[in-house]
Amino acid sequence: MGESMTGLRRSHMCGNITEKNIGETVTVMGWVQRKRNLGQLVFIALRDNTGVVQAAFDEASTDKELFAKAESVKSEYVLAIKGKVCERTEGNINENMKTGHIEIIAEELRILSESEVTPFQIDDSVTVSDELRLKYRYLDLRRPSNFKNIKLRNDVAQTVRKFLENENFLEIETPMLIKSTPEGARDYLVPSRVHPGTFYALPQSPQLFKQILMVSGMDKYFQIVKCFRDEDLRADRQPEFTQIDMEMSFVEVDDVIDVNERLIKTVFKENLGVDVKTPFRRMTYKEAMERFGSDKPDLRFGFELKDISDVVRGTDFVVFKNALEAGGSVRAINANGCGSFPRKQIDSLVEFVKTYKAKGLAWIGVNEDGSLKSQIAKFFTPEKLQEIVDKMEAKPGDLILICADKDKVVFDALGALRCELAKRLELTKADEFNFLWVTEFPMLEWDEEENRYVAVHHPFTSPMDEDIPLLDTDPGKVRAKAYDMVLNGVELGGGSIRIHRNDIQKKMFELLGLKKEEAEEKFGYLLEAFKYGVPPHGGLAFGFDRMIMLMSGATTIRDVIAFPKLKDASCAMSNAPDVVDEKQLEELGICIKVSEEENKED
RNA sequence: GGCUCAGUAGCUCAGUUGGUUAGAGCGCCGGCCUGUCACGCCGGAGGUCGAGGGUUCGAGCCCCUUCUGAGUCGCCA
Repeated sequence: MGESMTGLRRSHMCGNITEKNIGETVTVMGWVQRKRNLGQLVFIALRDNTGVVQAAFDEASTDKELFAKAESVKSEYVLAIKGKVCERTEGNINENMKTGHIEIIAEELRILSESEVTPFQIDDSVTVSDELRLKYRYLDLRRPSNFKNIKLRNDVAQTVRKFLENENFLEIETPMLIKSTPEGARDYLVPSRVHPGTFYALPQSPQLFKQILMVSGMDKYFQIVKCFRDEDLRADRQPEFTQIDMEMSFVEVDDVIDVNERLIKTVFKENLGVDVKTPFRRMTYKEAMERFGSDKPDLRFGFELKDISDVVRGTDFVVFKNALEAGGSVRAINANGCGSFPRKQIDSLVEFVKTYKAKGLAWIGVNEDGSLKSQIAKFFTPEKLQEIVDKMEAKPGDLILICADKDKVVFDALGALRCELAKRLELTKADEFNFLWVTEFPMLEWDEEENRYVAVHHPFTSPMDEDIPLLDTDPGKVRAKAYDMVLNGVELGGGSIRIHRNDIQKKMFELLGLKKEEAEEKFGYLLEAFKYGVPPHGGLAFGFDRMIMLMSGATTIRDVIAFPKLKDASCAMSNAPDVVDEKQLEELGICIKVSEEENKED
């Protein structure tokens, strides 16, 4: 049941009524945040996406019918209220409310729509489980904090469009139904009815199309675009997510970096009022790994890694010895001020690094009197122990944490450990923004399982000019013209200058173990396009959801996506994915293979 | 696929060493109240302690299995 709003027209948004409107007759429409019934006096707090305003109904001065209707109102009813804006008398002012100095003395009330009792209260002060929030996402989104995030997302998108338009970028849509490319992430597949037995894929990114747009002479392209990857979810990974994708012709690394630094500066200034200093700090991949154990280091805190292999080489401690003999390294971080960690706390750090395949963690604590405590003391002479302490520049009250293994394990473990320490010590602030470019990524990585090189970025990433000769002699050492923008330990975006030379592209495919026919089969249309005059070009893609997450202080991208998926990639609200009709499958020529387990149940 | 954490009223949670009838706040329902604003006061309803099995005289609590959610490793060119 609900009344019509015929004859009434919304004149103001709830949150925008101020002292300036005193004396005016206004009409507001929205949801009942709360009703307070004092007997002969009823207050209704009405909410829309601008805020809340209070309407007052006084039994003494309103007609009986109107007052009774006001009394009947419940939470989340949708109302239209018409009345006169009045100044609140002293003592009745609510300083916590934007509209707290005024109220509407109601003259007319219509119940446009009633509401059942909601599964949870629509209030930022109430915490609700993710599952319930997402099942009733439309209620969740009524909460001001969620609206704020969605609004910020809109505002940033508009800033980006305006900025790139000014820089002569064209917003161009690329297809959602494309050819599957079985490199990289798993594709979401879409069956074709017209061509039974064949499939489109949803794009993991518009990569090949945007490069072809450069061949088309579009010069500068951008798109705020959905991308799809059928991989497991994380707090910052959804199966469908949004990129700010761009590509530019006739540019080098510095050109791409420049325009994106200015873009970010504008976005942060206009939407958060934050001044981001440019140019951003730059760091090579090698430096990032050696100093921070990560290609996306969080620079808001220290705890840098140091290589102590040379210090401990030749000592008898078998763990260190084995790691070094296997070609690995011994590295450590100085956890400043953690020397007083109780044993239990240290043990939990040891457990923590095991997640990253480290076999353990050695530690040396420096007591306040300068003496040392360590579970590995017996394996070293006091002089050697002191040498480690000196190398780590550890002072009384510090704790040295040492990891010995293959480089990859050491970097992974210590890189994660320094972040864990910062988390435990609460060293990071969400509103501190520390930007960084990580450059000179390796071009290729040896894949043990497949026994071949795989592209770190993608196979169209250009090598650095001075490393081109290494393609023939030592491909693993070749650095790429690839760059990632990192913010507070999160990979915010990444891109590269692409290969536009035929001979280098050919060599690249060879190194990846792709035969000519395979390359043709997978990327033929791109290679074909490249035959007809391809400009040198490069680009970048931002994770738009991550950007808004960091800007809003959210800890998961779910909080900045209107309708996100649960961890198992399903939609709690609509129950997608779901089975489809036999008829639909028949039309597509698709037959579902029932697993043995399900067979048994039948 | 692995590991960790969680699951008790509509919501968020507490629940001691295994021991009487499982509690709180909010919400909901009823009543009172003319200045509330997270209104207040009085009263009330509401529970398969995620599910199944086991140990025990006795299980919300211990054990096993399983389901659900989250975080993470693998994965994510």
